[in-house]
Amino acid sequence: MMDKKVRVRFAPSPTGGLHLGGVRTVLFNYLFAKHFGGDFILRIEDTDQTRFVEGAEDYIFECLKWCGLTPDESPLHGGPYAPYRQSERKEIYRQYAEQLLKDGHAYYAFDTPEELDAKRKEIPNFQYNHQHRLALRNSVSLTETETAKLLEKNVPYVIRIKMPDNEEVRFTDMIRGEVNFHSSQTDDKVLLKADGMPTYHLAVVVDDYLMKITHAFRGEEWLPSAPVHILLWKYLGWINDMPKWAHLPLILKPDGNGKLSKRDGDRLGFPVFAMNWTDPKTGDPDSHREIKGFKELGFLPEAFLNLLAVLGWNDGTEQEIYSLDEMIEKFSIERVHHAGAKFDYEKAKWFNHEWIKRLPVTSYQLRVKKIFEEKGLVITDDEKFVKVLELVKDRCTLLTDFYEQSVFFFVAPSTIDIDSIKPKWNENKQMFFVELIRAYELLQQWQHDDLENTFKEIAAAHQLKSGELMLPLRIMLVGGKFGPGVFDIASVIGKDETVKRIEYTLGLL
RNA sequence: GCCGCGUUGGUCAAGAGGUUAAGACGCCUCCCUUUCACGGAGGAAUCACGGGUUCGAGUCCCGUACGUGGUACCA
Repeated sequence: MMDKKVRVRFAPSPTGGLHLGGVRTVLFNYLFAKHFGGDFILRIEDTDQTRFVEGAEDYIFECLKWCGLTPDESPLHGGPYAPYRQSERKEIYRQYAEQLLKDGHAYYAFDTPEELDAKRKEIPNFQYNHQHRLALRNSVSLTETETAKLLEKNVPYVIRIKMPDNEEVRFTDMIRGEVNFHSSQTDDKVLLKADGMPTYHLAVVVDDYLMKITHAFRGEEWLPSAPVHILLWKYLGWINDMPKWAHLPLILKPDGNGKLSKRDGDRLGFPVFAMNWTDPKTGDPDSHREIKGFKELGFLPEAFLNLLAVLGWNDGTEQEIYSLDEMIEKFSIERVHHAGAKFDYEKAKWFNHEWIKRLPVTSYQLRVKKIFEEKGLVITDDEKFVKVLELVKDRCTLLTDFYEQSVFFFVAPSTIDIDSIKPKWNENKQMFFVELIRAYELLQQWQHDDLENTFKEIAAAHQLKSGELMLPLRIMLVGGKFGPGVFDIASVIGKDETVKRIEYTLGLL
């Protein structure tokens, strides 16, 4: 059991759309926190002013809202540890950087980016570390007075961590167990940049401490820099408050090599973002195009979360379909897989199909209605609409599929697959349909069974098997060989429309 | 290159020394349905490789290969 209240955070930088991996990181954080009755904090890591993208932060909130993963604290929702935007906490970080400086765990470095680039070119495998530190321009290699002079002259500087040259850094990862790094393998990371902003390394430690984060879950790409963070926790004197770590496996491209990226979506024809995203940056002609999201493509948030959850996690049973509440109940970080998982869009669609089938149509009725409206079909009769949705839901994988699966309930088919009727058409069948129309017009009741019985009686009278007449009827009503039961369709569209459609096709034959 | 992490069918994966190595997606066959789906029944397909340890290894150890991440005043 936990002695402190569980507090986790998701800390995106507002640089673009929220992709699958990001949402899954949110999900796992959220599930863990809620499982233990804890809090989920959203912090915006906007310390890189060169990468700031207009609208990205709002977009992140929109995505979380759609998913139903509401933060307990965030720049939007407020909270006791505000501000939650790192750019607004700038002064806080400096104070801790100075503490590190004072304690000898950090130093000033005056090298310009250009100088460092040159070094990297000149020296193979160059690292700003104990090996090269003394040959560079910093407060370790320079005398105190030289350093003071540079500082006084306002020469731009960064503050770097002074990595020990021979120390074993080990920690326990909740997913991977014991992990070891040698301190000499990591360079002296910049903590505070020349513009006074902290880098991720400093900011994440300071904020996690100040915000009383108990568990830090993040993508596996952070594993190599974990030793820097751990050392920082130690140097700042907070080691006993350090959160427990877990590094989540990556989501990989379906077809091969590497981390899933937004370009893979276009290339392979599936979404990688939660919702549509358009990069507002101009200049790059490629970046202005809208990138499709799961939401707009017709995914249900329930399905989206579900498919993400089981990409790298399972509860050890055969269960695959989980509601958010079930996930919260059953989630455990220890059962998260160690290896990266290739994303499979076919399986993703299967999840959506399952959720469409098991959720009441009324829960997504409004969204489907909007999709119809976008295609120019306005729904006025909600009762009929729900009936239709119920009839066709089994054959819809995406919400957008509802349109073509059910337009014919609302407007007569624009084309009739007449070629599928013609070859087996004859006088007798013609007579049958003429009589069917007459009989249907006289019908008092317009229910499925009445329609079917009448149909069969007349077929028998004409010595025709009803089976060979059902396909023509279907084509007359929907235009082709698809859709739910013919009498279901007829009963929903009503007598006038049914008769009209039969007559229309008869005229074509 | 160096460092880290990983490796069970095409994909997601169960498995914690002894199993006929689950299940799901996808694929194939059949049944249901005189449409298309849904549903049902079957099928093909797997422990990366090499060494150990052990009576016995997918499971433990070592090595190799492969994959992946990091190696920025980006996160």
